[in-house]
Amino acid sequence: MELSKNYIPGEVETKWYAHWIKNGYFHSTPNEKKAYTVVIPPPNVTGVLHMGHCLNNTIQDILVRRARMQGFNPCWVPGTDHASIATEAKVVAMLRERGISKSSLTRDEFLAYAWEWKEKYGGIILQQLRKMGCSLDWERTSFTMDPDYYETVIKVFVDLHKKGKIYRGKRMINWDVRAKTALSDEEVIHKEVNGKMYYIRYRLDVANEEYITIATVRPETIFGDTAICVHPEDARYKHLVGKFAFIPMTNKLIPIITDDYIEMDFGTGALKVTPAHDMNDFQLGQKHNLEVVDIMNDDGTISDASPMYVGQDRIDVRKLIVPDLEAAGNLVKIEDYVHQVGFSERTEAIVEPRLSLQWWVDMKQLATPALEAVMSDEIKFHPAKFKNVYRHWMDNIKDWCISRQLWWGHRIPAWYDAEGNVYVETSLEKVYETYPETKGKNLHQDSDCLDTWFSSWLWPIEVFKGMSNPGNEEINYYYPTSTLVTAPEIIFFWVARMIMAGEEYMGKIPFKDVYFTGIVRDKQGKKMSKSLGNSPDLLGLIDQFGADAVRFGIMIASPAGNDLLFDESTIEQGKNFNNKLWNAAKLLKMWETRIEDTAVPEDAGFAMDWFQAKLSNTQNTVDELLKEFRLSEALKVIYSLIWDDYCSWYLEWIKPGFEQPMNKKVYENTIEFYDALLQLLHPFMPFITEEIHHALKTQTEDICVKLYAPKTSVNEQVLKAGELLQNVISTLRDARNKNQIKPKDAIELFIQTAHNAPYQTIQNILAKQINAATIQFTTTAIGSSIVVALEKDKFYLVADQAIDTVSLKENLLKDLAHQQGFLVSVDKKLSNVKFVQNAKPEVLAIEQKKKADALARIQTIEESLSQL
RNA sequence: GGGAGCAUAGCUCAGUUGGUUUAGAGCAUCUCGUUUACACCGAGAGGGUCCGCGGUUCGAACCCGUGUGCUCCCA
Repeated sequence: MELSKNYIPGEVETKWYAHWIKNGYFHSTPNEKKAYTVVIPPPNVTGVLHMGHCLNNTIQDILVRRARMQGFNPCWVPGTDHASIATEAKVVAMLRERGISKSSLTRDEFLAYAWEWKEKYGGIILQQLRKMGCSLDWERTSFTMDPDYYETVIKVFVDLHKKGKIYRGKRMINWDVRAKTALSDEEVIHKEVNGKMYYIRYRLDVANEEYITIATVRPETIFGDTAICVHPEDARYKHLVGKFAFIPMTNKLIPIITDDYIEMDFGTGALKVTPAHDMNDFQLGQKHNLEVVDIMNDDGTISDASPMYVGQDRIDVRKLIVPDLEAAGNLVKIEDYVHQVGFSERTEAIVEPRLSLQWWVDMKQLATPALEAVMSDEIKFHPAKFKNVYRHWMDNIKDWCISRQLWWGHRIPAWYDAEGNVYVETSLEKVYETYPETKGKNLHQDSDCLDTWFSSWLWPIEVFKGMSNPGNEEINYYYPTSTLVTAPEIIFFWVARMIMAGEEYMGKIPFKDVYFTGIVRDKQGKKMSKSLGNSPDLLGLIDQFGADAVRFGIMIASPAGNDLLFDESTIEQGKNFNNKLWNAAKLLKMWETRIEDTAVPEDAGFAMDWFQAKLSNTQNTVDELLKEFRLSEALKVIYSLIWDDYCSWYLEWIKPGFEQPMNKKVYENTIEFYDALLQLLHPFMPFITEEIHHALKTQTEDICVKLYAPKTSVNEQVLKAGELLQNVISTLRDARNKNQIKPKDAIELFIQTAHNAPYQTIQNILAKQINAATIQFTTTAIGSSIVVALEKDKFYLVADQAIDTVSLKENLLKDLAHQQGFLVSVDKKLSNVKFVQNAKPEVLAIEQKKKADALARIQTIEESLSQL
C-alpha cells in the first residue's frame, strides 16, 4: 500500500472513531482486570465545546487511553449537568424572543418548553467530544435529571433533613435581581468598580442646627437606614451618642449608636446602618436590635416601604437621589472611589444582599472528614498547592444556601400546610404517611428547586447507581474512581462537595487523584470566555488542522499546574508533527520495496542497539512523568524522541545509499521501533497513530487496545557511544559550515585518538553524516587541514579548497579562553581549603575530574594552534 | 484588609535533597542548503545581571530576610 503525499486528517478521524465504537473498545463492564475509572465533569447541557473543555477532556482521554494500553479496564463516563440557573436563563430568553413571558406560564408549561430545549440543544457538546477522539463509554451517558438521579437527589435532601443537616432559615443571601433567585456565595463574582463615595449629612434632632456626616457608596438605600453607628472611642462624636438624627428628606428619626466594629479613619468615622441591604449592617442590626426596613422588591426596584422613588430601579435611583439631596442641602461632597461589587456569575446582574427565607446545608460536620481526606493525602491534589486553598476554605466554611427560586431543577421535597408548618418527605403520599397529623389537610409543595451543585456532588456515585441501587456490582467495582480532572475554579463548588458526599454516603472518598488543569487564556493573558469573545472556534480548528493537531497544540502548551496561554501556532506545530510522522512512514514504505535478506552491517547493528536503548530509556522517563501527571513534559519527550532521535539520527544512520537495497532484519526492527513510538504517542494523538500503525504492515490488533510491551533494561554503554557519535557529527558539521565547505563537497577525515575501536564501529555512519570520502586514523598532525578538537581527540578535515586559517584560529582561541576560564573556576574551588575539607568525597572527585578534563582539552587546543 | 502563588533566552517553560563541565528545551530569529521521506524540510549559529538588594554557606537559579512587579482565592 502506498501512502498519499500528505496526511489528510478529516476522513481518517471519522473512519477510526467509527471503527473503535463498532468494536466496543470504549465500553466497559466489570471484569477481573483492575478498573481505571474517570467521570467526566458534566458540561452544562446547553453548552458548546470551548477551549476549557478541550484541554480538560484531552487530558482525561490521555489518562484513559494510556490505562487501556497498560491493561487496566478503563471506564470513562460521559454525561451532562442540567445547570438549573444557566439553562433556565436560556429558556427564558428563548421564550422572550417568541414573545412569551415566563410569568404567563404555569410551572408545567414552562418545564415542557425547557425539556423541549434540552432535547434539541442538549448533548451537542457530547457530539463534539467524539470529534476530539474522546474514548468515552457512551452506553453510560448520564444526565443529572435522569429519573433515577432525580429520585436520588430528593432522597439525599430528605435524609440530610432527617439528620438535621438541612434546615430552613431566614438569613442574608445574595439575590440575583434578574433571575429573581438566591445565589450561593460561590456564584457571586467580585469585581473592582470605579464608583463614588457620597458624603451626606443628617440633621440632628437637637435645638440648634447640627449635622452628622456619613460616607456611603449607596445613597439610594438611605430610606432603609435604621441607625447611625460610630466608634465608642471616637472623640468627634462622643457627645452625639444616644441622640437621634433625621433621615434626609424625611422626618424619620434614627438613633446614633456605638460599636467597635467601626473603623474611625474610614470615611467620616460614622456609618449609616441599613440592615436589610448590607451583610455587615445586618449583623450590626441583630446585635443592637435594630429595625429592618426592606425598601427593595425582588426585581431590584424600590418598594413602597420607601417614601420616594417607588417602582424605580435602585441603579437609577442612585442617580436621581443625588441632585435631590443636594437641593435639600444634605449633600456635602462626592469623591471617586474604587470598590468591590458582586455580580451574578450567570446573569451578570449586580447582586443585592437580601434577607430571605431559604434552605441551607449545615456544612461543619460534612467538612471534617472531607478536609482530613485531602490533608492526609488519601486524595492527592495535583499540583499540591491547591491543598492550601482547600484547607483555607474548609476551615472557614459557611452554610450552603441550596434553594433557588427557579423551576428547572430538582423541586424541593417540602410541603406546607395553611398554618405554615413544613413537612419534608420524598413525596406527598409519604408526607401523609409519615406525618399522620396532616391527614385531610391541603398541602402545597415548595415551589423552589435545588442548587445545581446539590445534584452534581453525587455524580461519581450515582452514575453507577450507587444511591438508587446501593451495593450493586458496578458501584462496588468502579468506585472510588481513579482520577478527577477539573478546573481549579470549581474546587469549592464541586470537588469539595463530592468529597463530602462520598464520605457521607459511601463512607469512602470518591477519587484518589485530582488533577487541576490551568485556565485557558489568550495571548494577552486574558481568560478565554464567551463574553469576551476571545475564544477560538474549536470545531473550525479541528476541521482546519485535525483533532490530533489540536490535541497536540493544547497539550504541548499546557505545563502542569500552570495556565495555558493559547496560541494557534502550537496547533500548527501539531500539524507539522503529523506531517513528519506521515513522511517517516512514507520512507519506510519506500524501503519495503527493496528488501534484501543479507547479514546486518556492523554500523546498522550499532544504530539499532543505540535506538533500542534510547527507546527503553525514554519509555521509562515517560512512565515517571505521567505518574506525576506531567503530561506536557511527557509529550515533549515523545516528540523529541520521534523527531530528533528516530527521524533525524536513527533513520539517517540506517539509510541505505542511493537505490541500494535495504537489509531485511534492519527493516523489520525499524518498523517495530516505529510501532513502539506510535504506541507511546497514541494517547496524545490517537487518530494518526492508529492510521500509520495499520499502514506499516498487516496488524492483528488495533493500536488503541494493543498492550505496552514489558519494560526492558537500558544499555547505558551503547547510549553513551551514540551520544559521542552525535557529538562528533555535530562538531564536524559545524567545522564544515564555518569553513564554508559546500554540503556536496566531500572531505577526507583523519582521526587522532588513543582509542581507535569506538570510531571503527561507526565510521560508515560518520562518513555518511559528514560527507567524508575516506576516514583514516593518524598518530601525527596532518598539514594544511582544518583542525578540530573534541575531548582528547583531534580531527583533521582535508578539503579541496583553501583553508581560512584566520577564522579557524579565532575559533580555537575562543574555545581556549572558555576552557581556561572554566579551569580557573574549578581551581578556585580546589584550592579552597574549606571546600576540600567540607565537600562530599564524590563532589570532590567530580571537581578533580573536571580539572583533569579541562587541562587535557587545553593541551589539545594548544597543540592544534601551534600547528596552524 | 486576610491568604496563596509566580518572577530563568524575544515567547512558553524545565531545572528533583544547594555541587553533574561558568544555566537547558521547544517555538521564534539569523546563516547556509532545493541531496528522491518531509521546505509542513535539513544542517548549523546567535541569544541569559536566573526581578533588585541583603544574608546563610567552602559553594546559591535553588535556602532565609527584604523590596518591587504580576496573578489567583477569600472578605
